Amino acid sequence: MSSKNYEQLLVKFKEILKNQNLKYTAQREMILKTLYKNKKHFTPEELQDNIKHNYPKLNIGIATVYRTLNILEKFKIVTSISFGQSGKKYELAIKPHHDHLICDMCGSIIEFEDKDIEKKQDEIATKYGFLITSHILQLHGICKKCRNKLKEKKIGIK
Amino acid sequence: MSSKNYEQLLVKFKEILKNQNLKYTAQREMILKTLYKNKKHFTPEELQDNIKHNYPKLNIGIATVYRTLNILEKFKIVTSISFGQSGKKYELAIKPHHDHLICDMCGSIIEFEDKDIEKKQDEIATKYGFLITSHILQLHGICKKCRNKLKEKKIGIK
DNA sequence: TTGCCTGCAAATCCTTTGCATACTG
DNA sequence: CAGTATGCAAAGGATTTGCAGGCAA
Repeated sequence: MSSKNYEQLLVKFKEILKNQNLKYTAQREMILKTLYKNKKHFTPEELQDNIKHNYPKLNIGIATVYRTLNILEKFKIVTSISFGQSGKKYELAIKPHHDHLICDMCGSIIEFEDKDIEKKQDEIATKYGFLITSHILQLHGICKKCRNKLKEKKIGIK
Repeated sequence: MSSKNYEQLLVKFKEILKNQNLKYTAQREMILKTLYKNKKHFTPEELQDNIKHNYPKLNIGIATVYRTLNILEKFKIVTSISFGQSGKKYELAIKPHHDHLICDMCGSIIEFEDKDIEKKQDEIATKYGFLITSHILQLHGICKKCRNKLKEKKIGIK
């Protein structure tokens, strides 16, 4: 059940905070909860907007969002991807590792994972004596929806 | 012969400029030439420093470097990779497509290419009805040199 | 000569930091 | 209570933009 999963996640977060002499605050919980509930990629600004909208009583500054995301990323509770000029986007790291198809027309992100590619990557690293700690694989292009839109335009429906 | 290749590249660049009603200037040529001669990844600042050093008479501003790189990237003469906070690095796109091993300790970049991975990527795109226009594959970690340095430290040579 | 280019400096964008106050443990 | 965390505003770093003079076509 998903509320159970959230509880587990929260416990983990609290433990990390305790171990690091950091404090458990309402702002930090709302950031974690928002990432959990929405299961999507957020820019820091989007996160702040979302929290301001859903919890108007909780005053939350952008600096706090950045500070909290940095903690969450450091302890691998979230991961980030960055592309183009548009800064970083964050998501919860509770999903198994996966890569991204990114539509350059509408900005939508599709996730996928592929064991064969991962295996190949390890082979390449070994060849160069390189120790991989993480990887980024982004396939850029145009998603199905946008391709259809383009087709419609070309056919010229009146 | 490599000077011939550079000539070809230059002709291509001039053609693009002409077609776009852009002008051929000394600054633009030096940027292209520097990228060509050094065959490595440059940040805009490194490019500017390199040009200032090698052509001290040519006053070149950082804005011009950025503007020129944006043109070159738009017309696929250069490609960029971005990682971490540290901004973008640019290289000429005349090499066959390749991916990058990036050392997070020393920042060095190793290039590689792998046909099997590329094939897999196409399969994934097909599955999602996605049209790939480009991709980014970065393997992050620690390079051989840095791993050796770490080992020395641990052994504790006096 | 026209209009794009340039360097410079100012302006932006995104992210981090300093500070006084507020809150957690 | 001590020590963090917070919001705010200021500071930073990277990139872009506005402008007046300079240069390519």
